[in-house]
Amino acid sequence: MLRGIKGVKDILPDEIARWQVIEETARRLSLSYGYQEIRVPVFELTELFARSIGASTDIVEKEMYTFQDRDGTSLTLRPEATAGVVRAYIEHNLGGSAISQKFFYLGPMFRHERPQAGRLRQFHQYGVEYFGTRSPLADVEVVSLLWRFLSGLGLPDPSLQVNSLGDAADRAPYKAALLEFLKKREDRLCQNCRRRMETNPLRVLDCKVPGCQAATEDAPRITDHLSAGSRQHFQDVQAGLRDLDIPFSVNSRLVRGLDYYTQTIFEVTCRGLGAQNAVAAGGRYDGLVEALGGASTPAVGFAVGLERVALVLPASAIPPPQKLIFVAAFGQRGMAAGTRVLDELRGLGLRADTDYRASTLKAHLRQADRLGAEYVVIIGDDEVTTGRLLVRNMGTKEQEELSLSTAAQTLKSRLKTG
RNA sequence: GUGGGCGUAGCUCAACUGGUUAGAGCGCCUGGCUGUGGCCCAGGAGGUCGCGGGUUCAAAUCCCGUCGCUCACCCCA
Repeated sequence: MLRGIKGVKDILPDEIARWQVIEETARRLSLSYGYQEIRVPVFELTELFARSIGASTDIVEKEMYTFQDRDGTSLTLRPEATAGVVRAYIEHNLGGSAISQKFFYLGPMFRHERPQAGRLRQFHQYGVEYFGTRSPLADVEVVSLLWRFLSGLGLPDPSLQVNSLGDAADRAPYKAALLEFLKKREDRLCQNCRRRMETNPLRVLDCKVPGCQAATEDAPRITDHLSAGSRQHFQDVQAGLRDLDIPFSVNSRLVRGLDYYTQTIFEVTCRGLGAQNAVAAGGRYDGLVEALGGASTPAVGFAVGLERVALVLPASAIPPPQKLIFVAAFGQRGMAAGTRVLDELRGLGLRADTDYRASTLKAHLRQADRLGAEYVVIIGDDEVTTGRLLVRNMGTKEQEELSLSTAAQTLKSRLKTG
C-alpha cells in the first residue's frame, strides 16, 4: 500500500470543523483590522529564502525542500511566507498603493524536520505583514490582532513574551560584548551552546539547559545595549500594549530563529502543546524589503502555527453543525416524491440528506439516528396517495402530518424558530 | 541528523515462563421488530500477528535486519 509522506498529514472530515473555525476567525479578524488577504506561491526561487531567512539558519541550511526546475533553476517549497509576501510587495509595487499596506495569508509551509508533537513537514500558518510604518503603534496593532485571535479561540493559558533586538547598529557591539562574557563562562556551557557561540551567540541565552541558564544569569542584556531610539521604540510598544490591556512579560533572553528581525520581537506560548509550546511568533523586520531589492520599508508581522492551535483548541470553540433533516423515502412512488422533497429542502438552504441504500423505514431511521438528524421526513407510497407526509422529531419521537406540497417551507420556519 | 517508546481485527487493547483453531470491548452486518432509530437479546462477517530472515519439534512471543508510527533532542509556528 502506498502511504502518505512522513510528516505530511491528511486533515480528515472529522477534524475539518476545528480547522474551519480557526481559518474563519483568522479571516474575519484580519479583515476587521484592515488587512487584505494575499496568496503567494508555495514555491519560489531558492535564493529568495536564502537571502531573507538567513543563509546560516537551520531552516536554510538543512530544512528546505529544494529541487531543480527543468532548466536547472533552483526552486524551494516555502518554509515560511514572509519572504514571498515581501517579494510580491516589491514586484507589484504594493507600497505605491494608497490602501494595500496590510496583508494576511493562510496556507501550507514546508520544512524537512523530524516530526513530533506540534511539528510537521507540511504545516499551516496564518500570518500578517504590516508595511510602511516605523510607528510602535503598528507593532502594538499586530500583537493586538494576534492576541485577539488566540484568546478569542479560547486557547489555554496563552502567554505573551516580548523583547527588542534593536537595530543592526545596536546588535553588532552587543554581540561582541555577549561573546566576551560567554568566553569567560565557556566551561559551564553545554556542548550545544559552545557551538552556538560560533554560529549565533544570542541563542545561548535561549538555551533550556538549567546549567546554561544559570551561567548566563548575569549576562549582558540586549535591552541594556539599545540606542536611545530603539529603547524609546521598545518603551512605546510596551506602553501601547498596557494601554490595550494586553498582558505580556519582557523576556530579554527571547531570540528568533530568522535573521531578518529587528527591534520588537515576540512569541506566544500556551499550555498543552508538549515540547513545541510556541503557537505564534513575530516581530519587526525593518531591513528586509530593502535587502530584497525594494525601497527601504519598515515592516512588522507575525505567524501562527495552525496545527498547534488546532491541537489545543477547546471543544467549546467549535460550533455545532447545521441541523439536519433526513428524508426517509421508500416504495416506488415514495422514493420519487421523497427525491422532490429533498431537493426542495436543499433549495431552501437547509441541510438535508437521505440514504439511497436504505430500502426500509427501519434502515432509514437508523441512518438518520447515526447522522444526528433533527427531523425525519417519512414518505412511503401511502403518503403519496394521501398527499400528506410524516415528520418525525427524533428527539421527542413526536410525529405529525404535513401536506406534501408545503412541508419543506414549514420545516424551514420550524428550524429557524426552534 | 541523534536518542527513547511502540507496531496483533475498522478503533482501543489482551494472549502467563515460546505450546492446539490468536481473544475481548467498541464499531459494522443480520434477525428478534414484514412502515418506526437509540436500549436489550441472539447470531455473523472481519486478522499476511508491520515486513524479511534466523533459532526451535513448535514463534504474535526469542535473536538479527528493515520499514512505519510516536515522543524527545536539535531547531522552530
